[in-house]
Amino acid sequence: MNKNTAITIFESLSSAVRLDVYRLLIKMGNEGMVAGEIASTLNVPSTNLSFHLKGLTHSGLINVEQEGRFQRYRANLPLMLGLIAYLTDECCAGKPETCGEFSPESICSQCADSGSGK
Amino acid sequence: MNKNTAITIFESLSSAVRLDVYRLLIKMGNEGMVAGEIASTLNVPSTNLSFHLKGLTHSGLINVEQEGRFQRYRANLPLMLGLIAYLTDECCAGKPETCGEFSPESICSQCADSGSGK
DNA sequence: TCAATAGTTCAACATTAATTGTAATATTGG
DNA sequence: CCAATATTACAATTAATGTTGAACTATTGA
Repeated sequence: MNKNTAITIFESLSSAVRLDVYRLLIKMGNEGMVAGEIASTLNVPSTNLSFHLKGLTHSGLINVEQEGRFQRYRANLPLMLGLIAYLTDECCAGKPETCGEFSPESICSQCADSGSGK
Repeated sequence: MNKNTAITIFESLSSAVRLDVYRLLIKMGNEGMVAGEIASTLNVPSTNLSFHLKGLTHSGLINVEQEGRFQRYRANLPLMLGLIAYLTDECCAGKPETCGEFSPESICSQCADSGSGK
């Protein structure tokens, strides 16, 4: 995970249509969904959906697999885990003692290691 | 957490400056940083930084506290946890058996409950 | 009160993204 | 091969965001 990847992921999820698509695909799990089903479920014109699917695919948040004349899309959950790690990687870096009340549920590995400081 | 809040958070983090600011503030923990320090650390003109700090504050990702003539900013980590929960809330909803290879590290509570399906 | 410092607001301009309809591509079944 | 279906690519319009410098507000210390 690098900065540009992270920015692309955040851009991907900063539109209502794309966020709906991503959450829908997470809900569908490994089964995924083909483009036409997504369009009719979310009531988005297919030409517009295609634009947004492209963005999500480009960021890696969703994957696509061809199935005859259909394109089946699935969420890529591991990428989200990588993003979270990227954000919290350096939490309280070098000063775990300042982390005490800061990190609420051991999202910060430094704090967890140092026993919630202060 | 609702959809609009989530979109605002993603928009907040979809610019290089704002992502840098947020990660810097996570690194600084409860100590936080005043606006001028942030500007000089990241080499961003103060007028531009102010624009981005406003966006981050509006989304709730960072908080601000006045300290004399300074404004001290801190990251709001709990909000990030809420966002993650919002995304993965409905993972594999209704069909945990489809979740098997999908959720890699029990990010999906449904899968965890059903013993990773398949 | 005055000068210095810290930040923000404003207005102009530049850049980038979203939406729509139309046309193009690709696969399937007859 | 042809017609139908699924989806994507293109181009034009509209809208939203990012950046900058200059002006403004508020606080501090002499």
